[in-house]
Amino acid sequence: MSNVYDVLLERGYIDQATHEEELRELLGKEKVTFYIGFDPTADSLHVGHFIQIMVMMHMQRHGHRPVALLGGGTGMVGDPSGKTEMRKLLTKESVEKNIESFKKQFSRFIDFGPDKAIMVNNADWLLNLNYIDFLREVGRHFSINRMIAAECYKNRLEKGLTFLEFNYMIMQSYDFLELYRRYNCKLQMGGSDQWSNIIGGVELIRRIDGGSAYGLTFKLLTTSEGKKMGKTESGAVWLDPQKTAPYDFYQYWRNVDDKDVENCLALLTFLPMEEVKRLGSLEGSEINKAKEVLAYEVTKLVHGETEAINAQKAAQALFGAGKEEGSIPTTEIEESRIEAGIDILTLLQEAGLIPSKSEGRRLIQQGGITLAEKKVEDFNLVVTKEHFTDGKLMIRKGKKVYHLIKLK
RNA sequence: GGAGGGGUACCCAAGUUGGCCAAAGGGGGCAGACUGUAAAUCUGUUAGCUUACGCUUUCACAGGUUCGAAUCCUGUCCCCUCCA
Repeated sequence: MSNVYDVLLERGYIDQATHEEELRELLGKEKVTFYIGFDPTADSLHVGHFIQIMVMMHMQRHGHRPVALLGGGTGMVGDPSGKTEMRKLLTKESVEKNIESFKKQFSRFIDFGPDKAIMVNNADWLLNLNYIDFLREVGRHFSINRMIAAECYKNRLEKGLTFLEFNYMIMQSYDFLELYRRYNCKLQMGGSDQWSNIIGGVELIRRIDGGSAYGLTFKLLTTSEGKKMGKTESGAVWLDPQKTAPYDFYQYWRNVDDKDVENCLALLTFLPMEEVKRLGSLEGSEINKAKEVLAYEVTKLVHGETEAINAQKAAQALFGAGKEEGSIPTTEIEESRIEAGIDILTLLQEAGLIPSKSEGRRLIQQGGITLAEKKVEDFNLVVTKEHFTDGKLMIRKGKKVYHLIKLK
């Protein structure tokens, strides 16, 4: 079997590694236990996490053992790395709630069978630490001078950094030590913004236990212009289908910039690299095919094949010539309400297409709303049963936001 | 604890001799044109309610002065810098 290090390198995941040669050798000769930490900052994972999960999957497929570390303890503090401002402190309840959601989502991607992978929560060891003991055992190995020189704090040193957050790095380093001791976990991976935190752990293990540990970071998922991907106007692109519908998820990837297609295919799908390169080199409108493949494959990984097919059918029907409907975002309306007539603005609002009626008026005035392929001219329009065909009405907002209204 | 600076719409940021401020400008978003469900570009738009005249809430928070306050006064909270 090929060395997973080479695979990760070829697909473009790797940003920095602590000991490239040694690490590559290690991964080639033994089953390595490694970990990636996830702080429960929200009630669902998002695509930024997904790239980390992809790496875990690659590693597991190559016989290594992932540890998914949930940050029930570190989440109580909040990582300042690369942030410009302090995050809002999460309540204990929301941390716990978020942890539960993360757990469920992980199980979709990683096989947590016996000896296959481990899921742990650092609250188990962080929450009950004794302050003085901790300072004496762990704190003495950290140099403030070095810490404040770290790139990830640069912003915060200008804008202000609290002692609370400053401890984050030490906690994360301690996590690594703990996992090293418990599970012989020798490798920590994470996004490139985690570099300082990771080295902290590698050095701590060397200093306290004299052990050798490794660190590896991945490139963050960014566009060719360096902007973070996975963000939309309405927030992050979530893995939870309740928060980001599979159709919308599909559309997000269907609409990536031409220049980002190849990179996304390499990072977010398991397609062989020859295929990734072939698709990435398509020119002009041909590249739309590559985008379809990308959208389909990523949706399949995250939501399963059925949802991926439905989303693809829906997209093809709406944008192409197809007839199938698939899974377009839908709102159901009581038939009696339509019989009485319902004004277009209210309807749009209930479908979640507009945040306010003012916005709706604006949209209609600018010609942005289409009902069953007929442009709406007047925002006083009352929608009645006549607008429906077979109990359905297709609303289009702008060029590519479709929403179906169904009678019930 | 002392001295100074600051908190303005999604973000950055003007505005502080009181009315012309729902608040410049930029970014971002949304929509229109172009197109390939791309990018770039151009145009419009971007607090809420209203067909509209207009009305309501908004410039950290709570009060006050005034015919009228983002702008003046008082108190409170928060942030930054320097000093201790």
